[in-house]
Amino acid sequence: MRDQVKTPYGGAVPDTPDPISEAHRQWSARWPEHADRMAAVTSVMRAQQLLLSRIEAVLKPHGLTFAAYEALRLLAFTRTGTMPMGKMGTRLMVHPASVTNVIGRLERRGLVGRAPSPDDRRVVLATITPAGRDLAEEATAALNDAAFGIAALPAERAAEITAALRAVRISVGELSDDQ
Amino acid sequence: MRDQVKTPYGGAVPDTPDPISEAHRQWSARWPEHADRMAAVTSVMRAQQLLLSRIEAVLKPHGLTFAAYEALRLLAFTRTGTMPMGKMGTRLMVHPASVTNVIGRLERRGLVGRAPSPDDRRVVLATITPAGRDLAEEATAALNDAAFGIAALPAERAAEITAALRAVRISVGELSDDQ
DNA sequence: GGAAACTATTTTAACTTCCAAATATTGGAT
DNA sequence: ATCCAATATTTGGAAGTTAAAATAGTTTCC
Repeated sequence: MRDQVKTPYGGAVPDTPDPISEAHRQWSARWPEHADRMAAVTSVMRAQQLLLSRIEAVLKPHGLTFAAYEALRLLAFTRTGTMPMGKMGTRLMVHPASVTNVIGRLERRGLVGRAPSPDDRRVVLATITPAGRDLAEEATAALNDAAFGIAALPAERAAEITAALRAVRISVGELSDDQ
Repeated sequence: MRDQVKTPYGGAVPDTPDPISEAHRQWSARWPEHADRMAAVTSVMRAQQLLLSRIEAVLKPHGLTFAAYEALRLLAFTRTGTMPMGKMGTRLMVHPASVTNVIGRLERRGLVGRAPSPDDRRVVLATITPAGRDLAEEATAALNDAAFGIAALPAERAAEITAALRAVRISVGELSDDQ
């Protein structure tokens, strides 16, 4: 038996040839002026689902979810291995409660430590442990080896995606036009 | 005070100019051959988060989450307004358990009915009610009015995104090259 | 110095997702 | 006829998300 990847559900296969083209066609029939945006949004949703499921499949053997990996990597990338919880939320662009949550789980596994800041006692500092660093290293290598689930996608195509989606981030106001 | 949109959390604003460019730079320093794919994946994740939060904000006044809306719309688009649970899962590309869940909630609100299939008693058929149809109609109009949260994005840019992401779906094997 | 306003984090509660296991039912092979 | 494998759905549990409220600590400004 080949090493058949256990696809998490993102791997579900639709029953029509291309559900997105099909949806676009249906939408065009009634609201032609919105069909392209609808298709773009649907494409993003589907791509995210596919990519996330592949990435989680790579991380799973290391005992990490994507959210956990991101938190760990963020800490591993800082010089001191320490960062205030709040700042982690901003960097990762997630809700503060989610940070509390992930760090809690990482802490229980001894991958991260937690301590009040000496400067401002409202602040809690998360610190990566040596074990956490090792795991982050390991997981990052795995993701690189797997080329983030899109080994078959040429780098130029990847760059096109980043460029095309920058337009979304601009239109939504996350980015200004000139970055 | 300006009418400051109450952004759901997807609206969180990062503290660096462009986190994705920055991550790309960091990655390039160590694993140059993977930086473009990493950035593409991160872009998709972030775009999804932004779009989902905008769409959910539009749907919220109608009492629907995106998942619920999709299920309702799927039923509304069929001729008979009826579909087996399993097929809904395939079409929506979500886990069967998620279908059970969403339909359960829609059922409790009287937007959908549920009945065992006369042909195969393993099968459960979900059927949209008149109230469900009305709501689907209403919500769809709202999404169109809001241009799916990307009114500011020109239709051509939207089409580029769909095209660029098709490459992902092909590379992952969801689509063959010629569709 | 103290009240009021603001900031950082956590808790709680409601949802959503997925996986894995349990339950039914069907249909094919002996 | 019956057993077994496949199929359809549900249940239970872990993880993640958000909004809103609670807690604690800092700052600002009279």
